[in-house]
Amino acid sequence: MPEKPEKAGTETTTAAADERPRRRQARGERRITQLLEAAAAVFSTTGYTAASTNAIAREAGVSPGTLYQFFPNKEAIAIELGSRLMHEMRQSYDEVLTPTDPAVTSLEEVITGAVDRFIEFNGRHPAFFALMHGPDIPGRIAEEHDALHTTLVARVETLVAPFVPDAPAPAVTRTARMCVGIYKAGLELILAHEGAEREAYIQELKEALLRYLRPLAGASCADTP
Amino acid sequence: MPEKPEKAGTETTTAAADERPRRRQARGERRITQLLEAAAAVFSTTGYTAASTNAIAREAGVSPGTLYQFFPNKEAIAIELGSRLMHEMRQSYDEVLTPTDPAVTSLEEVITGAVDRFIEFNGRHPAFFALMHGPDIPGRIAEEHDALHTTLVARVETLVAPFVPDAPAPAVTRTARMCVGIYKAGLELILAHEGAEREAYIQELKEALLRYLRPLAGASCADTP
DNA sequence: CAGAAATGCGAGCGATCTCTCGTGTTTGCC
DNA sequence: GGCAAACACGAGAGATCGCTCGCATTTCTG
Repeated sequence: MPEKPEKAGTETTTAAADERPRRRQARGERRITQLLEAAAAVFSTTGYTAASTNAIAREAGVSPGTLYQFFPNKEAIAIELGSRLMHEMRQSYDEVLTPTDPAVTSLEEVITGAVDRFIEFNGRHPAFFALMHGPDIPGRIAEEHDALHTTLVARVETLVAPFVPDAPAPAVTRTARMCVGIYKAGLELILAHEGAEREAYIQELKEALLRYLRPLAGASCADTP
Repeated sequence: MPEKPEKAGTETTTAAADERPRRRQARGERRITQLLEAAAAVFSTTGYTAASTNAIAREAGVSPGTLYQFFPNKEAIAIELGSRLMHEMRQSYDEVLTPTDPAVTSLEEVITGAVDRFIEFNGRHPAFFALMHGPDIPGRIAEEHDALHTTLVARVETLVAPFVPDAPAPAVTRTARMCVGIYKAGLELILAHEGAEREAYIQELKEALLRYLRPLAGASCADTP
């Protein structure tokens, strides 16, 4: 949430330089989520840079001035949206993406579960893909965006690590980054197709990840049942 | 090249609707390549949408008006640049990326050669990556851009096909698309690092492609020397 | 209920960008 | 040399966009 009240307390004269404590009313909170939903819709269809703040306000059914009552600038909208998506993804994760014991859960199961979850998440929040995949995103956001990406990689690292117990940390990071990259590439293909073809690409992505990771697990050849 | 003379011939009154045959002088041709080089520099640093035509003209050391003497609009610059890069890539290809006989050239060699070539090409022409990877590219270019991408996929198909003789065509296409996707993902990682780390990512990309493709070749397990 | 603060509006400012136009200069051709 | 076309310039028209400001309305608080 952008600038919470903070319960300013003994802030007599202060001149806090930047933020006056703004007491949001219930109506304001509603407007914020409403604006973020509109922003998500616009971002996912036009991308970040091409999305105009006026268009976001129009999509939300409010005036441009109202938008700027809640967000200091266009960047802040994307950052806050990314933050909320990240938060939601984390809890959409934790059910499936917690580190597992290789003896209990096979690599194949882990990949299938993770990929299915990610795809479903991206289906529900197309804006996430737009923000992650955005090379059109100007400087300042990149930091927040990197935090997003870094968190993602870290998650994949913890997922992959149990399967490669005898690998140095940098190698695990490289592997995790590569996995995320392969996933993004696969997702792009998946989103570009529909129906049976889409299912085929989903399967193809899982296969690609499986073949990429399996040799690391030390398991040699005997794997097919 | 944008609108060649065409040697208009018996074009009396015509009203050709769009293009008057423009006789380029040697100076004009030089300006065009000069402008395209400037555009490549600007595109690769700022991306397409963020690149202003004035900035391209300034980079080329000419006035904005001069730029529009040779290109009808900003899109045309990107399209022509993409076309020339594609052309150059094709001939940078053909030495290494012609279909090979699996009995003579191993999959590993093919992958190593192709990846090395692609990386070197992207190093010489950073704008290519910017144009290919551009989700910020507005509608009309997408078509030309798709042609670029499609050609690339077709090339990879012919490369992969000899190694999977017993696969239906759609499956080969999916595999080729996935390869291109994996390559783009790997390239992004490679470009984000330097020195030894970069080399490690190059190796990682080759490994990823190799592991992805090897199982298709029917070769089971005995491959390590 | 009264005052303050939060919310809401929308015209429009200033900056930027694409592209045009009138004019002047250079080049090719007879 | 002389003419027409190609080339070059740069101010600025026209449009868009991010964002502001003055003012009206709603909500909260004492």
